[in-house]
Amino acid sequence: MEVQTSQNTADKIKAVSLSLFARKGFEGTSLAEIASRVGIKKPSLYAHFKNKEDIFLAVIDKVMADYIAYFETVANKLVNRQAEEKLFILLKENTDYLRDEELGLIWKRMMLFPHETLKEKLKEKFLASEEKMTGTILAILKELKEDGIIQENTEEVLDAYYCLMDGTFEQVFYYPEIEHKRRLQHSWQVFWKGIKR
Amino acid sequence: MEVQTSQNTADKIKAVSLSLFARKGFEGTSLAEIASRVGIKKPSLYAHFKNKEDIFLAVIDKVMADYIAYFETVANKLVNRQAEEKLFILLKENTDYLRDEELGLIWKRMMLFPHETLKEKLKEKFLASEEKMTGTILAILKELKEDGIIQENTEEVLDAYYCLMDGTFEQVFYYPEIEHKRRLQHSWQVFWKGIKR
DNA sequence: GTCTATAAAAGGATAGAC
DNA sequence: GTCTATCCTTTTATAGAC
Repeated sequence: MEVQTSQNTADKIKAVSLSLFARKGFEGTSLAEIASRVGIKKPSLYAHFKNKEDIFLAVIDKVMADYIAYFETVANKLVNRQAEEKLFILLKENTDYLRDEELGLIWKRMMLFPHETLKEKLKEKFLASEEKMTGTILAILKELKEDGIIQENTEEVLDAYYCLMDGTFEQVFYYPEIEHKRRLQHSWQVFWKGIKR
Repeated sequence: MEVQTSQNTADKIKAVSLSLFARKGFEGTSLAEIASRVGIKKPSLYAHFKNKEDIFLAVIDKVMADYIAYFETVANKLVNRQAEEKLFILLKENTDYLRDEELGLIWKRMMLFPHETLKEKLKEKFLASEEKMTGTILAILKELKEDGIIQENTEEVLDAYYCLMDGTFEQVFYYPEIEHKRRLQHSWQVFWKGIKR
């Protein structure tokens, strides 16, 4: 296994494209600008990718894979923690990860305004990661219920938790980090009081 | 004051453009398609608007004005209601209004992915409507506190309420109406339990 | 105000030399 | 793999007749 000391051209194209697609969207990004930032000429892009859509898909694949890999590391952080902590860490780590501006932006764009021709492909990938998340949350809730810490209505708690997650996710983009942290803390406190026995 | 029996051309352009900008974004929408849907030729657009950006700004102005007008009618619905109800109605009406697909979509696009050159202008308009909202919410919270119904920490409650609002707003776009209604109900219940004394 | 005609630029994509 | 040169299409925008 070779150690990669510097990015090859294809990786550079993906990195540059991620940044541009995130900030300007698919239509708003031109191949000319991608090539220029990579430091090559436009036609050279076609030596690495079939066309513009192909570049976009490669970027998305990487984003998804990275996110799922990240989620695994978070899941590992949860072992040996109190159930209450687990629930909070899951929430916090998720927003921290997506706060990385470009990553969060392209993730958001994908989910909210999927490119028409890629809608199906995106939805499929997205659902897979959502299932994992729900499984992890449900396991924590079960633990909390068995210990008699929270109320019995799992569906209510799950719905409220996802709403909390979506709300904090959305707010990552509006507010500076310090303000967002306060909002997250407050929202979490109210949520926790709301689900306790 | 004349009664407008049918839309004039400028209004038709705005209506058609709203729909297209909402679904395809600024770059994804062409003047050719706007003109075609209005039923005129492309160059005729320039008799009504200076350029593409000008059309976009006119659309946004209308969206903002409509939203603020709607908010006024909601505020009127609140009088003579219990404070708890007021808080819930505000939440529910807001998502109901934004559920209108195109309206919600363009609203979302504006806030999350403002067109680079228009960022400042959009933020300004948006902040005005947000201030009104916060004023209304704070008045309700004051009422609830004076009656000893909710806890004293206003900032915590306000932050959690906005998170709830942002979460339900986001979910309007993911889930069908019936499922969204259930999620809203559950999230509200947990929130309410969380802020009560 | 609407049209035809046309400009001027930018976009994605290919051919072929090196 | 990268380049120059080029193609084709689409896009925004203007000129000028009616």
